[in-house]
Amino acid sequence: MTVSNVINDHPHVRRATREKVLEAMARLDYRVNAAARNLRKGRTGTICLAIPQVNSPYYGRLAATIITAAERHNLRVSIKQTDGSPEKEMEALSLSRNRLYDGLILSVAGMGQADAERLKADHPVVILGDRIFGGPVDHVAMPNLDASRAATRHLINRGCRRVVFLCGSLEEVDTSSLRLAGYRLALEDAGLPPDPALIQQVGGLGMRDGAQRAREMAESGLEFDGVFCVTDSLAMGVLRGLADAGVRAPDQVKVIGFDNVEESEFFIPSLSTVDPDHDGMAERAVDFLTRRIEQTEPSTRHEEFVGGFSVVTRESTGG
Amino acid sequence: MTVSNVINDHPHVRRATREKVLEAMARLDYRVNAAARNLRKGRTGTICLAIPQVNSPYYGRLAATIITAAERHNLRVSIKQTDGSPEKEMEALSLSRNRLYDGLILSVAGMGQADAERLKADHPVVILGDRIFGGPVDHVAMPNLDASRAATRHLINRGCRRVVFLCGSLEEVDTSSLRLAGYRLALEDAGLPPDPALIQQVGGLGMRDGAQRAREMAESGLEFDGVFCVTDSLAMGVLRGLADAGVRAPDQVKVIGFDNVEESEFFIPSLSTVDPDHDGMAERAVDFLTRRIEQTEPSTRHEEFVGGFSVVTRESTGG
DNA sequence: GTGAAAGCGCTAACAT
DNA sequence: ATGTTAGCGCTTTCAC
Repeated sequence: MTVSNVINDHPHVRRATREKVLEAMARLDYRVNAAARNLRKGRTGTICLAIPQVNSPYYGRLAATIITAAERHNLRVSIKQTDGSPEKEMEALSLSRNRLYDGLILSVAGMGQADAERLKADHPVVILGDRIFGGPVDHVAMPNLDASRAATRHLINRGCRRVVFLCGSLEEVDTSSLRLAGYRLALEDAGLPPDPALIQQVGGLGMRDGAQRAREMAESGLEFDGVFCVTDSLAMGVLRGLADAGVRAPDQVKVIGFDNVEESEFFIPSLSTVDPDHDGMAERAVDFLTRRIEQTEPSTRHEEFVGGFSVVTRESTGG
Repeated sequence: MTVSNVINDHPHVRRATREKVLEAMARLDYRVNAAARNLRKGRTGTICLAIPQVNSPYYGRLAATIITAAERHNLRVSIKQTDGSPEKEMEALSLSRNRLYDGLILSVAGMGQADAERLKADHPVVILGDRIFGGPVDHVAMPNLDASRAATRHLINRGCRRVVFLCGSLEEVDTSSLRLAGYRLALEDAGLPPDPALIQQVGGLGMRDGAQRAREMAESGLEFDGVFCVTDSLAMGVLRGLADAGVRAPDQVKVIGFDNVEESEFFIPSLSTVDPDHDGMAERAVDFLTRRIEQTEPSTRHEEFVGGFSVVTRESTGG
């Protein structure tokens, strides 16, 4: 029908005809059926973002940035919460392959390097995060090593000699283990001896975990004058836990986090932290994905992008 | 084809046939095409959640709860960020009417009571929030009046006599104005005189706004010994601003917020607040929506649900 | 500049 | 228990 031409703003429609059509559409309260259009076009105009949870300062920010970036490419975003479970991550993958989505941005937390092959498919996928490197897909990663090294150095430069590394579970390759490597390098750079007692693992990466562990460390008599936490949530929890235990930050113990979450600026004391280039990474991820969506020939070249970062100095490390 | 019966687990398929089909599917790496299924079924299995932003403690939590609740109904959730602009809210509405979504949960921040009629359509919509009452759709609202009254009373019971009400812009009907009414009632209940100087409006509802206004109030010489903030973000900002100005909370000024955001428990001092029944409200919203989606006859009866709440006492009002 | 025909991949309804 | 037919509403192609 000519109707279709009108709807899609095709040029070769006479003015009078166009207006007649528009009038009829208005009169009948006509709406294009998106499902039919999707079927015909083989595109849905929607991508899926799979993240462990929306409701965390870090992933919330990630989601917001990605939605905004996707909008610029005229893509909508459907969010799937995976809780960091490999099953749900695979589920997101399979929904996307079912052409429910034009592509998938998967922030891996559950799947490991071993699952890399399962990502292989002729369907656009971008991996976000620190668990699958060199996989058969494009990948956007944090500057883990360099940033952790810089954060630890920051504490050392401020006089810390016994720096705790507070992290989640350490697998072969993941956020915590990559950051641990940076921490170790910084100690080495400064000629400080590593001490296994200073490497503290907790079950989760939330404020509650940080608060509890900080209290335990203070009460156990562990000697430490600095804490590098792998997330800001953990770090804010630590500040809270230290306060509970009567330890003053930054006088007695200096604390630095990672993520530069909005809250960190307003916490008391305000939190020094690593500020990764969230926006740049999110944009790059959407960019990689749209490029894959648009490309017709499958290619075996896969992109890897590591974001930039800066260290933000605030009260928790002495201003 | 029998294939369809296999895929959809229809009962009348012989075991051998089913397995032959499954084998062939595996061999060909067959995937059902979701777009075609959507077209045929007239359902997409996806609902849209339109909120101002995902990246805020409050809306993030709302989004998380709704996604989880929707999952239980086998619905996926696509998120649209509206920035609180009426245009984008209308856009979400129209995408949903285009049958891109089975229904819409719209957290209104931009549209006002005047736009209520535009919601009228034969398509499932649930309104969340404090701006459109008695509209032609189901509605889930906060217990604004009662909860604000209780929060203000809490401060008064703890000895406050000059309680600031800190809010965003006051329109005819919105979160701030509804909560203001509760605040006024509590003052009246206690026989305290209202003072216009104690009603403080700020541009946004974030931590930055709260911090800045708190510093201004402290420096201006305004006399006050309590602050009721319409959001926790605002309240945490106030705590920060008071600290900057050298005012001790809760000794000199007590502060209470609204939302019981995760961070409030760990802030220093931890924040007393109103805990609305977020989960209950989110579930009810999804519930209303699925009921509309399933119903065949259009009905003119529209549901209204007001959530429950409790007051959480923490350090910022003296423990 | 307009319209007719075909088909995207699926499933509901109806044979067999 | 399996196969056949038809059609969801759109857009692409091609004829006029």
